[in-house]
Amino acid sequence: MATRARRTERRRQVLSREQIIDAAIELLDAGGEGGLTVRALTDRLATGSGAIYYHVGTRDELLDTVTETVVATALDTKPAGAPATPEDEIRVVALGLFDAVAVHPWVATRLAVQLTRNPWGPVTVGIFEKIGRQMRALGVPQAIWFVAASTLVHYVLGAVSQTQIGGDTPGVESVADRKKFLEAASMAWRELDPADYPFMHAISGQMREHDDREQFLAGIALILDGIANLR
Amino acid sequence: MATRARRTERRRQVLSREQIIDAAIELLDAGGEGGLTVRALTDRLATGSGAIYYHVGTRDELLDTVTETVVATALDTKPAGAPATPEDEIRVVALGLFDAVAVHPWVATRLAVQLTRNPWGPVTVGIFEKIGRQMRALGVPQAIWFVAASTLVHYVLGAVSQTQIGGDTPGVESVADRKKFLEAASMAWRELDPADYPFMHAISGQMREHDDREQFLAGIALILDGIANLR
DNA sequence: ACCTGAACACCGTTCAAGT
DNA sequence: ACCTGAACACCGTTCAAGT
Repeated sequence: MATRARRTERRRQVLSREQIIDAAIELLDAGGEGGLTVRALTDRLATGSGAIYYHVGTRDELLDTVTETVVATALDTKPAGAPATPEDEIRVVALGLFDAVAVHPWVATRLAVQLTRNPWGPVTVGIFEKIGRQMRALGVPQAIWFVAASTLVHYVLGAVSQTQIGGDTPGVESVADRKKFLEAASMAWRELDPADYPFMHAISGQMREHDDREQFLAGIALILDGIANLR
Repeated sequence: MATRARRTERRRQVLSREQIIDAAIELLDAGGEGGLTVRALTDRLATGSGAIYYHVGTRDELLDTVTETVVATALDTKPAGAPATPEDEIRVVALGLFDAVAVHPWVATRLAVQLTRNPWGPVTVGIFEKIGRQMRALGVPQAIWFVAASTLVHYVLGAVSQTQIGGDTPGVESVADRKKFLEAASMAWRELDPADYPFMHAISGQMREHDDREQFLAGIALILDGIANLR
């Protein structure tokens, strides 16, 4: 095996935007949002900080770019199947996001940040478009397209964020931790004063055995039902 | 006017947890999440950094505490009126959050962060409880309480975040800026390729003249309709 | 118990300089 | 055009020391 020991020579355009994005995603997957530092990036890519700024701008811009990349990939992934119903199309988009957040938990937080900081940026628009497009096929009157699509999008984003514990939740790293976490939450609700928290008390049982994915789909079904009823 | 020039003498328990929280809220209102630094806090309160940590812990913990405070206040504010229908109660909660975020825009981001980082913490539970409690009165079958309440909560949180532009959006500070921002977004959608973005293109018109609060309430009405239909 | 503030480790970002 | 890396300003947090 030839020696790999090169002196720190100048590299000429071996660093690309895509390389930086890939490295950033790896760092985020490994260490959450705190895991992405300019220094960690330059170490991993064996380059200087200036090179990062030259290619992808600010750390914050990189974070946006990287979120866009993950979301766009999730939205573009089509299941190789027969032409689906509009309901199915919506489910595909929703589950695509669900799965993307499952492998890249930091996306949940960033999605939320984007929603508030850049409410009509590419990420939000991409999701809105994919889901909203089905309104016509569903026979929803155009006057309520916006509201119907908003409901779906917000539910999906919210549910995806809340479901994917473990990404940024400190102390929750494994699936076992996750289960423990949910059981602890369920227990905590049961111990709440039923006079003050009748609802949380009542649903504490459902939390223990429920399947996330199933629950998620049930929520979508409920909204689709509601929309169907208004058309 | 007597001289205020005291030497930097020790103060004895003049600093309280509440004072720090109040000061933090002021800093956040003035400068967004970036405006809250430990140093800015110690300057404003004329104290040392250790005192902050002694009373409220970490900056991140303070951020959580402060969000809890604002949300709890919003949830506790009752309109002095007659006993309301369950639908009205839900609207009161939703609008309470809407208004709280309007005056404290940074709450939108923090609400989202809490949803992903501490999905069943006091803030989320508080909101869930207030809204979920109405499910029984609405006659919703208990089997779908969780899903029905989730839909409402996620819609409210998402809509509130996306509606309140100006809080953390750089370059958007005044109401006029906000209007310009929305018009620019609307224009941008119109310029999108209708082949790629038929939906955004179709609803771009609705964005210009719509009233946020009205739209927000329309969304809630839609979900309540959907829920009513399932009971 | 409550507070001080210097010290520490670690950030993101810039920019003159190199090729 | 692309990259380097020292330098800068500014963070959050700790902790020995004071009262």
